[in-house]
Amino acid sequence: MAEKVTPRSEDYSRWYTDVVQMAELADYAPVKGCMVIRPYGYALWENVQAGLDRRFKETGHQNAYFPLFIPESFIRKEAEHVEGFAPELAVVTHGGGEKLEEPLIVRPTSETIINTMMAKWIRSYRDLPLLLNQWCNVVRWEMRTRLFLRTTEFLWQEGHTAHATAEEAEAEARRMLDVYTDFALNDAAIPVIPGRKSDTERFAGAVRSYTIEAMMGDKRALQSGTSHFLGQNFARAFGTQYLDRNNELQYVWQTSWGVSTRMIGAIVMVHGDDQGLILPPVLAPTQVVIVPIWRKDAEKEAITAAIADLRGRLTSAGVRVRVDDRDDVSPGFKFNDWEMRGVPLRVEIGPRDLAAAQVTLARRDTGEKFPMPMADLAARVPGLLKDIQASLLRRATEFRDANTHEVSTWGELVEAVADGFARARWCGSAECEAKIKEETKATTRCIPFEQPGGMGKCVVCGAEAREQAIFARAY
RNA sequence: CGGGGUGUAGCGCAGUUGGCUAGCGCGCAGCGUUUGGGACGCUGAAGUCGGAGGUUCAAGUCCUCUCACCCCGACCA
Repeated sequence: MAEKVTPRSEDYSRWYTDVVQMAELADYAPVKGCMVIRPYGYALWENVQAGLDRRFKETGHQNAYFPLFIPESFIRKEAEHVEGFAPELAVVTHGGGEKLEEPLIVRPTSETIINTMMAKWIRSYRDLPLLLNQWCNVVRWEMRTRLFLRTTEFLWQEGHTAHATAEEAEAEARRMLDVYTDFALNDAAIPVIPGRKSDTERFAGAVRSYTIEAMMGDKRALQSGTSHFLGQNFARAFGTQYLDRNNELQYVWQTSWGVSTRMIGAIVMVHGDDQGLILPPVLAPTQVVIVPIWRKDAEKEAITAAIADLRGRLTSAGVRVRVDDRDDVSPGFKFNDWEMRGVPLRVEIGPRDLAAAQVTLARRDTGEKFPMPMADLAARVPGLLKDIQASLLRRATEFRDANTHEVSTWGELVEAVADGFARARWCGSAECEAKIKEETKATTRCIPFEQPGGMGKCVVCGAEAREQAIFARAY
């Protein structure tokens, strides 16, 4: 813990893995591509879960749990789905010492098994809409992995819903993307760009995919959440049908949507600096850390008493406080330690503070240090945390905007995606998209909902183009 | 799968033309002194040198094979 991270300017990806490990968010597991989420990282994930789960409940969803194992044949039922996932499946062939009659897939996502159950549960239009979510792990055998951003096994939530009409399902897919956008902005302080995925970037089995795209500290894009309108693709493959008001058999219309532990990677890369993590107060496991400073035993006693009082008052004010009472490390060590862990606000109390009936505060986001009367602390900390939350979002938004360029020529596009996001008119053809990817390594991140309107020319082929898309190099 | 790199104490590393009890820093344990930006002293514990085979009087060091992991690309939440 007593080391420094690689500076971002020197090697961004090394900085990232340094921070994740030194802040004790995660560690490499003995199995290739897998990670151990450590208590501090898991506490952060729990706060992400809480923020999302509350929103899911508010929008009428219920949690359930479906099995880890999926019969191999289920995956084959939806043509595009199997094609998309086959290369990255983990397959169980033996159980209890015997070869299995049918191999089991370790779920890469649960559309197939959930549809199997929905087909059983849904009989009537009165059973709709069915709004389910599950928190679970999934496995995708990726070639190259990175802590949180892409691991063989990862944690996520996957929402799965069934509706009577296409319009309703479409609205649900959009609504859940709005939920993700709201979470990203207000909880994670990440200014995401919500939009539609291009056809080539669409989820395997979906009619339309929506995404929130975020800009990381190295100006690359990270897909941070997706929501899919599945149409009737899975319903037809699995026979998920209901009787409508006219006693006619209909296939349901469906959605699925997910956010994963990748969100933690986004938080690290959007806010962190060369000192380590900077956590948005809403999600920070510890919002305020109190560091006592003393020389003599008499001072220690008085300071300990003052801290007990402050801790109680801050806790009552709804603040997540932690007192660092370790006596085997110096205050300076603790300052660096908690900065590495991204705690938004530090409270120092030493003999000088005590004499002046004040504490010394240090903001993690700005590095600013200032005194505050002890009596005011509990009343003012919640406001300070709000301010830090807002300033993180503002800073990230300014960074994103400063590195996003609206371009209209090929030359401008190439230049823009080399070091940021490009916003350009695109005719919608896969050929133009492929050309951009081949020649610049940038991919179509999304077609933002927010559009300038009117018509323009495709940045690649010059054909009439109604919409703009975001192009960028992505994780 | 292609390219690059690394395997020696928990972590980071050194180890000469092969040479006898394999070192250093950090961390860890004990004791003492310390504490306002990563404290210090003393003492101590900790290693089948990734694995297998070979060459040799002698292998961490040379040879062959092998395994694992990390980083960079193509694929992906």
